[in-house]
Amino acid sequence: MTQSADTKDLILDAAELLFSENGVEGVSLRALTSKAGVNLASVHYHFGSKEGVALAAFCRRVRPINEERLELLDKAESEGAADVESVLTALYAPALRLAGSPVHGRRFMRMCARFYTEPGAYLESAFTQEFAHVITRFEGALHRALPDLSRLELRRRMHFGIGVMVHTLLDSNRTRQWTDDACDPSDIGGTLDAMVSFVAAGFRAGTATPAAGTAGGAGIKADRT
Amino acid sequence: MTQSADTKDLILDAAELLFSENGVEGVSLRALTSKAGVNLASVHYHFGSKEGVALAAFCRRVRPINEERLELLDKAESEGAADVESVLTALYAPALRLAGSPVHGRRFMRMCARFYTEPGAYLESAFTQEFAHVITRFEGALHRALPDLSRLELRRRMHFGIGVMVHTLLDSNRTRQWTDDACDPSDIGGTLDAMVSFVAAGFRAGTATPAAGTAGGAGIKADRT
DNA sequence: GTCTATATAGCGATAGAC
DNA sequence: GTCTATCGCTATATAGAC
Repeated sequence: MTQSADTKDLILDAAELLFSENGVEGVSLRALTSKAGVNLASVHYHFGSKEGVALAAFCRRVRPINEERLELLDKAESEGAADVESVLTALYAPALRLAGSPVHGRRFMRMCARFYTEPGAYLESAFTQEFAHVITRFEGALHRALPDLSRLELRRRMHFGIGVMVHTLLDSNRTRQWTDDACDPSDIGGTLDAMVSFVAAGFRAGTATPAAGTAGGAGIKADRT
Repeated sequence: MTQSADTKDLILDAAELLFSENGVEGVSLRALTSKAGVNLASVHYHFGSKEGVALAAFCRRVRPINEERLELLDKAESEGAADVESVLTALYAPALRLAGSPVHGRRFMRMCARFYTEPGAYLESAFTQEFAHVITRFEGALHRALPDLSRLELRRRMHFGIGVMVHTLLDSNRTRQWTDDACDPSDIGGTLDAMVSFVAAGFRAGTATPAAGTAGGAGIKADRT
């Protein structure tokens, strides 16, 4: 006993499962602790509140992803200015790899979708807070890669590029039905390549910035699991 | 009396409001009828069940949009093969216009986001059912505009293009915060132009299909203050 | 039928023994 | 760190007056 690390993870695992299915409001702490096999009071001891659990469950997966993103971007820019494809790969690859994980990936993405639509300002500020510096960092890199774009246009296109990513990550079954199973979400490498070349072309639309050859060559070594 | 049309709309208006804020499960029929100012039993008379209300509230807004989409696409193709920009405009413009409506637009999009993450197979099949023929029709048009793309690649890119749209439509406040209010959602024309040129370039990535100049003003007319 | 009062049940959160 | 016991609160349901 006294395995506090275990207890925390047990709670977070159960939270990820239950929140993804029922939302935060749809899960009582009693259901949560019973599922996790821990005592009711341990939630407040470790996380302070139910909101604290939701936040911790969110950050547990998002933080490593964002750290990896920044590492990849640093690496891409260390050898000089990075092209659009490299920047986008640094942004997309870590998240795509997690989403491809059959158990936690889907569950986590679904939980995020829940968080996104539930009321409660604390979740909103968590999203903002966790991504603010990542956005800033990537905006700088993209600006360097696409100096012709105005600030407004750059941000607009980042918005679109994020939309592509979010929709791909959240795509559980619906879009697969629409597309007749043509898009296989488990094909991470292929999906990543397609996303990067699609969005890179969108970023370059109407600019004089030359495309970096063909999409595949732009340092896209999709790390498949 | 016997204002059945009014009663139906009163219920649907209240449903849109309450469902968007609390989800379907979070709204009791009593709360719904009380908000609408109608009798409890009228829900079952007009819609059969609570699910029926959700479905009707969804279809009420989606059907006209999809009809307008098909009309616009028909018109674009009546004068010969439509280019990518025209097809995308037909797809995006009607939805964007609704989302720009300050009252019902935001409320409806939020309700959709709720529906999307709530359990319940009936909502899932409603999404699929309402969009299936639209997707098919637009896929055909895009295939004609981009004959070089394989079926798999076309669908993948449609998926991305839909992601851009969905993310833009749902973007209530979050992305505005990320982008420091640079992207003004109420600037429908500018948003539409930017979306169309971004996604059209993505569709053309790696193909020999020539870009349609700066079609339909969809070039980079970036900054309108 | 309608309305108010009360009972019940479940919730998140806390205190204090161990 | 864990656990039992309990707090105060809010919804819902029921009962009974009118």
